[in-house]
Amino acid sequence: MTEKSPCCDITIIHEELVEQVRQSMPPEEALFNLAEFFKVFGDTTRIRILYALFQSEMCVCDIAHLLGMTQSAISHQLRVLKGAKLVRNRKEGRVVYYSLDDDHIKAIFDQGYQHIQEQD
Amino acid sequence: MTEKSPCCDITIIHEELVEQVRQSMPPEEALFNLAEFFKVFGDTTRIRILYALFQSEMCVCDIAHLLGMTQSAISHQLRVLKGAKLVRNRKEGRVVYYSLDDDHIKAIFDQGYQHIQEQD
DNA sequence: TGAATATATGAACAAGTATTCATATATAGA
DNA sequence: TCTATATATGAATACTTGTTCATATATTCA
Repeated sequence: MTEKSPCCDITIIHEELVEQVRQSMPPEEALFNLAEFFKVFGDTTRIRILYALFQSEMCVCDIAHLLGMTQSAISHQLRVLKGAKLVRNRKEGRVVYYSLDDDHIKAIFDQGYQHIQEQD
Repeated sequence: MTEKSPCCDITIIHEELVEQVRQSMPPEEALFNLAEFFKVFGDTTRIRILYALFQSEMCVCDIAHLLGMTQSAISHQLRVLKGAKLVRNRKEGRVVYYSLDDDHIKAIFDQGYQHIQEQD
């Protein structure tokens, strides 16, 4: 298993292993999409918006006030969240209400939270 | 519940609701840490590394070859993953073997995957 | 129709980040 | 000790991205 040979610039250390792992890798596109998906969670503003929406649907103004940010900033981020199919909206006159559109969000958050708390 | 009043520049639409949600929000630091945690998953290279390590521990060279990237690029990313406590390493001579250091990773990935596949 | 306002959006800017390149460190073997 | 090599790392660069600012759109109400 561990056939050592010149490495890094030309050859491989564990050639069989690499080939074996290569074949078990999901398609590039799937991994790319997965990274794009998690990228959406990788921003404090968006995390805060999602946590707010755990409690209740809210309009853009409400969220902006809650987070102490401009309406524009929130609107831009809601666009990202909607693009990722994490929130949906509902229009009532001039007011647009946003709410969660995914059952996995809470589960994903909880997993992340657990990881963080397991560290000293 | 829906007391409408001038909005956005000065006042709030649903003042009670906002106050209520505000009190249920986790502390800022926790949300920040959570975003930082997910940020680590938000990169294709790191996702690919983690998927590779699902199969087996691997040395830096192996990973670089597997992904068709330079040793330096992989090393930099492994540093990020280690900083997030997602991988650990073990040294054997000159060779450093990396492996997963977290049980939640697979669960988190699966949740993300499910979300993505539920979209047409 | 005209004024007020809730939201959306394009462009610009600043801040963050992934990769590359050059090089340093550390270990094995001669 | 000297060479080879596996990995780490700092600096520079190119690219991405979050926010702001100005403005457009859409809807309500007079």
